[in-house]
Amino acid sequence: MQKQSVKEKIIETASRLFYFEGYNQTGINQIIEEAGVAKSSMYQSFRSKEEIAVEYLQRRHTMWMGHLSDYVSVKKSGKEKIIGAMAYIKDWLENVEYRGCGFQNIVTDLPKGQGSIADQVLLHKNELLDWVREELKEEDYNIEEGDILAKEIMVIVEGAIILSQIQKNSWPVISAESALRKLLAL
Amino acid sequence: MQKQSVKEKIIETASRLFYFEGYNQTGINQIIEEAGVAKSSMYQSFRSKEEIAVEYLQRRHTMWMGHLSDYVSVKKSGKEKIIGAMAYIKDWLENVEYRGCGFQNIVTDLPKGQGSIADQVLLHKNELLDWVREELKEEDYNIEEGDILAKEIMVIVEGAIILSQIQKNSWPVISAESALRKLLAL
Amino acid sequence: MQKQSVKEKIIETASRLFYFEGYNQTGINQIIEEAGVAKSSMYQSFRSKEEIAVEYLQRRHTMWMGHLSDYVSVKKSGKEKIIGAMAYIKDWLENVEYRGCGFQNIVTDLPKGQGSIADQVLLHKNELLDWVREELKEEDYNIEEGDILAKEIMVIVEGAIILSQIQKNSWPVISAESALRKLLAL
Amino acid sequence: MQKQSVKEKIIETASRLFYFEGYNQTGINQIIEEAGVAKSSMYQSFRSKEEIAVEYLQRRHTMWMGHLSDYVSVKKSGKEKIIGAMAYIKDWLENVEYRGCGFQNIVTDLPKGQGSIADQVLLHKNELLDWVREELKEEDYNIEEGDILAKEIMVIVEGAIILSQIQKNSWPVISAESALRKLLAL
DNA sequence: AATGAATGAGCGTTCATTCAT
DNA sequence: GATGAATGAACGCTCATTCAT
Repeated sequence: MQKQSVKEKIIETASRLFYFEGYNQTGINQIIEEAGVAKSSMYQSFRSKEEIAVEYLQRRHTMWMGHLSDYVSVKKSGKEKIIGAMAYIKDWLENVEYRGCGFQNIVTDLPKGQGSIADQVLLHKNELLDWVREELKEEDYNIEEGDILAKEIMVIVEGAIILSQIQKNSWPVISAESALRKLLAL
Repeated sequence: MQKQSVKEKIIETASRLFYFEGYNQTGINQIIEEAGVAKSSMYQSFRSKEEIAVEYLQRRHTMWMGHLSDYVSVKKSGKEKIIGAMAYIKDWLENVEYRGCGFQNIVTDLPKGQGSIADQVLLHKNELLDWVREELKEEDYNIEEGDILAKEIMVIVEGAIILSQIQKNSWPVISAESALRKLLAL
Repeated sequence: MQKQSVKEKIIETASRLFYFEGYNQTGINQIIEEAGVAKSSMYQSFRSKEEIAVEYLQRRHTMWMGHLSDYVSVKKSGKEKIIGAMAYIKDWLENVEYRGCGFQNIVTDLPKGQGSIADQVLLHKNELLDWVREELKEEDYNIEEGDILAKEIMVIVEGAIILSQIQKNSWPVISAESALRKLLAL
Repeated sequence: MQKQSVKEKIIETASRLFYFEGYNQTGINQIIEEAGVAKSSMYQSFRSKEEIAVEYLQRRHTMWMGHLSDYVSVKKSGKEKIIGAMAYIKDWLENVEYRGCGFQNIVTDLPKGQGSIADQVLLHKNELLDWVREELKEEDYNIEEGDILAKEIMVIVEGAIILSQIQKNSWPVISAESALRKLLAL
C-alpha cells in the first residue's frame, strides 16, 4: 500500500469517526490522533471541521450510491431494483449495527452556521430521489405519476432507516419493503 | 402566574433549547442563564444533562401525543384519524420551521453512555406505534394484518418527518399522506 | 494577608503581565498559571481576555491618577503641580525601566473588535486632560486660553512618555519639563 | 508593470498589514496569502517575521522622511519647515484614519527577543531628531540651545501623533503646532 | 529561486460537573 | 432548597518555523 497523504488519512479517520461516533462526539483532537497527523497539517488540508464533514459526505454519497447501484445491478426491472434497494439497506444497517444514515445523523444536531453540511445532505437525498425516479421511468408510469410515486418511495426509505436506528432492529426495513410492494403493485 | 420552581424553570428552558437549537448545541450554562437559576440549584434537581434530556423527552411525549389526539378527535374512523395525523404533522412542522422530531434529532448524535435518552426515544416511538395499532383495531383488519400495517404506517410517518426536515419543505408529508391513502385503500 | 479571591489574583497577575510583557505577549495560560487558578475559574470572573484588560486599565487609571495627585500634593500652585507631574513621570518611568504608558502600549496593536479597550484608553487620557485643565483654572488664564494650554500640555506629556520608552532614557521627560516651563512662563 | 520579486511582494504586503492591522495582528499566513507567495519562498527571503519587520521599518523610514522633506521643501526657513511638518503630519494622519506612527505602534507590544525592531525604531526617531536639529541650525540658536529646542520639538511631535491616534482626531496636531509656535517665537 | 508538506506549541474559550457552605 | 466558587479536560483553530525536494 502506498503511503497515504495527510488529507487521505484525515478524511478516512474522520469519516469513520463521524459516522460511527457522531459528528459532535468527534473532536479534532481525536481525528488527528487516530490519523497520526499534526493538527496544523490537518488545517493545511481542511480549513475547518465543517469542511472535513462536507468532504466526508461527498465521499459517502459517491460510495453509497455506487454500492446501491452494484447491489441491485442483477435485478431486471426498475421496480425490482427499488425492492432490491431495501435488501441493500437491510444488509448495510445490520453490518453497521444500526448506526443509521450518515446524512440524517449529521443534519439533526448541527452547530449553527454550518449550512454547507445541510446543503450536502439535501444534495444526497435529492440524488437518491432522482435515482428512484430514473428506475420508475422504465415502468409504465407517466411523468406525473412517476414523480409522485418516487417521493412516496423516498419517504418510506428514509423512514425505514431512521426507525431501524431507533429500534436497533431491521423490522422497519421489512415493513418498508412490504409497503413498497403494495405501492408498486408487486 | 405562580412562581415557578427551579426544576420547572430548567425543564422549560432546556426543552425549548434542546428542541430548537439541538442537544449538543445547548450547554448547561446557556440553560441556567436563560432559566435564571444557579448552576448548583440545577444540579440539585437533575443529576446530569442527560437526566434533563430524559425528562424533556417524557414531557414532549405526553404533550405531543395529547396534541395529536386532540387534533384528530373530530375524525370518525381510525383510518381517518391516521390520515388526520398527517395534517397534524404538517401543521406542526410548518410552525417550527421544519425543526423535525425532537426524538429523532436527539438520538442521532448522542454522547456515549447516555443510553437512557435512546431508551426514551424508543419508548415514544413504540407508544406512537401502539396508537396507530389501536386506531387500526377499529377497522376491518385481523390482528396480524393490523400489526403489519401499523408498522408500515410508522415507517411512513418517520420518513415524512425526517425528510421534511432535510428538505425544509412539507412535500414529504404530502407524499406520506398519499402513500397512506393507498395503503389504507382510501 | 487575607486569602485572595480568584478575581483578585487574576487581575493582579494580568495587570503585571499586560504592563510589563505586553497585552499580545501575555497569554491566558500564562495568566492562570502565574495566578495559580484554573482556567474555567478565570472565565467565571471575566468573560474574555478583553474584559480583563478593561478592568486592568480601570484600576491602572485610578492608581496612576492617585499617585500623581499624591506626588504633587505638596506643590502650591497649579503650574507647579503640572511641572511636578513631570518629576512624577520621570520617577515612574525610571522605576519601570521605561516600560512606558500602559494605555498607550495597549492601544497601538489591538486585536480587532476589542473596542472597549480603546474606549478605556481614551477615557484615561481625557481624565488626565481634565486634571491639567483643573490645575490651570487656579492660574490667570481665561477659559479658552486654559483649554488651549491644557491640550498643549497633554501633547507634551504623551510625547515625553512614548519617547522615553523608545529612547530607554529620561531625557524626553527633561525636555518636556523645559518645554512646559516655557509655555507656562516659569 | 514589471513582475515583482517574491521579496518585493512580501515586503509590500507585510508593510501594509503591519501598519494598518498591527504587527501582532498580522500573521505570516496572511502575508503570504495576500502576497500570493509560498511560505517557503518567503523564508528564503527573510529569516523570520522580525526580519521582515526590520525591512518594513527601514523602508518606512526612508519613505516617510522623503515625504516630509518634499512636503516642507517650499518653506523658506528652518522654523517654517518645522511648523510645516505639523501640517504634513496632520494630512498624513487624516489619510490613514489616525493609525498613528508605525514605529511607535510596533515598539509598544513587541515579542521578547525582537530587539532589532526596537533598534530600528530608535534609529528612525534619532534621524528625525537630527532633521529637526539641522533645520534649527539655520536659525539663530547656538548649538546647545538648538539641541535643547530640538528635543523639545521631538517630544511635541511624538505626543501629537500618539494622542491623535488615541483621540482619533487631529486636535493634538493643532495643539502641537500652537505649542511649537510659542517655543519658536512665531 | 522557489516550492508543497509537515510540525509542536500555543491561542482564547467552553464543556459538564463538584464542592463547601 | 438553594447558592457562589472552583475545577480538569476538551473544544476548534492559528502561530511562526522547518524540512525534503
